[in-house]
Amino acid sequence: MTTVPKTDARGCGVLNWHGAGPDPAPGRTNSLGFPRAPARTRVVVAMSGGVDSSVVAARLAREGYDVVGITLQLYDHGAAVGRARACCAGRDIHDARRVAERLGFPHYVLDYESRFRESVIDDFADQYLAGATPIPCVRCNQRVKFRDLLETARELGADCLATGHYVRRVEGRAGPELHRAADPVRDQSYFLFATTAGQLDYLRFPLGDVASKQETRAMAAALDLPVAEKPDSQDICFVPSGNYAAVIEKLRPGAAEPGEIVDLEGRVLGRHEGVLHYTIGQRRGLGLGGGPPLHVVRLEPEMRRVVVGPRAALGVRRVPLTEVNWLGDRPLSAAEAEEVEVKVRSTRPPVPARLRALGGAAAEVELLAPEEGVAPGQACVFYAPDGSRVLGGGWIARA
RNA sequence: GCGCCCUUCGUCUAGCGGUCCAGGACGCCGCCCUUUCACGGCGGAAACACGGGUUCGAGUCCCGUAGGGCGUA
Repeated sequence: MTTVPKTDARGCGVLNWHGAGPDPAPGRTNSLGFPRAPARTRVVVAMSGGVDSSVVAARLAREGYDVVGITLQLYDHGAAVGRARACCAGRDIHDARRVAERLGFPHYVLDYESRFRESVIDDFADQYLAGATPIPCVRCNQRVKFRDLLETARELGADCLATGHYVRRVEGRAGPELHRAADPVRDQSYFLFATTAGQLDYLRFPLGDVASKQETRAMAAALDLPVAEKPDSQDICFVPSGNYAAVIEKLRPGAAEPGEIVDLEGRVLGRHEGVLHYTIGQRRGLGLGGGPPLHVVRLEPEMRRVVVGPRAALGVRRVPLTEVNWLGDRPLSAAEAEEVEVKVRSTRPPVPARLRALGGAAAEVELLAPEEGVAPGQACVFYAPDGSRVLGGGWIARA
């Protein structure tokens, strides 16, 4: 058992938490919801090497939990760019390890490169080539972190798996519910819509109640974590320079084929270097000047065509969905439409809609007012009309 | 091969002798936003076809030399 030095509590709640004391009073639970002392609760923390998951791990360790930090080796930057192994590929892993060392809990690095490639990267490339716009972050949560890593955590005898996501898990009448984060600007529920009820049962998101990222950083600083000042990550993790098209070209040589840019009437307005460079709603990158701004209205990969039109042509009311994950209390009815709010893109505010099951995992969303930029491959995430609850979501299919 | 009309930033154009070291829109570039791709916001670079005149002064008037639209052989 490692002794942790007392730190000056600078208005930071985490430091006032109870340490590894006795079991909670009968009927009470510890901060992770288990009716026993933190020391007898094992929690695996998925550590990316960033501030958020580092704070989660450190907090839980400070509270006295039996923390096991795990960092996944998901890709090799050098390979992604086509060069020899890059020296900095292990930077995040190194950062996570330092946090674990500082707090004195075990930390493991698991080689998930092949699973990540099969579950996330291949899908990413294939979807772009099919004219869709994938969200690799969701696939990674769905198929790697919350499936493979979660299974590993169980094998390690952990009671739960904790992550640094900004989303809340709330104990409801019918079991755990998924809710938006307390901080609306930081909320990551859009990226977690595919979390199943079974996964949710085992997961914990300690940062869901944090008021802001600033608060998280303050906690990191108070805990003296080496990553306290580390910049937020952005872009796709396995796309180093932000040039995702170049990565796809490497993965699927010759698959990106040039074609025509046409208007809604089929008139040729220009040429492009492959439909994989575009997503519906996109304006920049078309190179078509002279008239009013034009947006990508549709992608026709089989014709290698990018169809463009004025912004007014972007409105969509009916959104077909596949692989729907429903997190409501009662089953999704095929008979009557469910009143929900939906987000069709991660940074857009939720809008009112009706959701109807179509059998299997398919469904259709009818937006009460048209939304722009509805792109196959993106997620349509459901929210309860009043409140913060996440009701699941589905993948947008081709109309 | 005679008569009349055009020639401005990459593109579409504003400009009707000094207020134009040329304005706008779209495009392009950068930044911000953003654990997807985008949207969006902010900022930046970028042009008077060329040569002569007339004027204190020309993108703006006149004359030539290079590219488009109607009449006459």
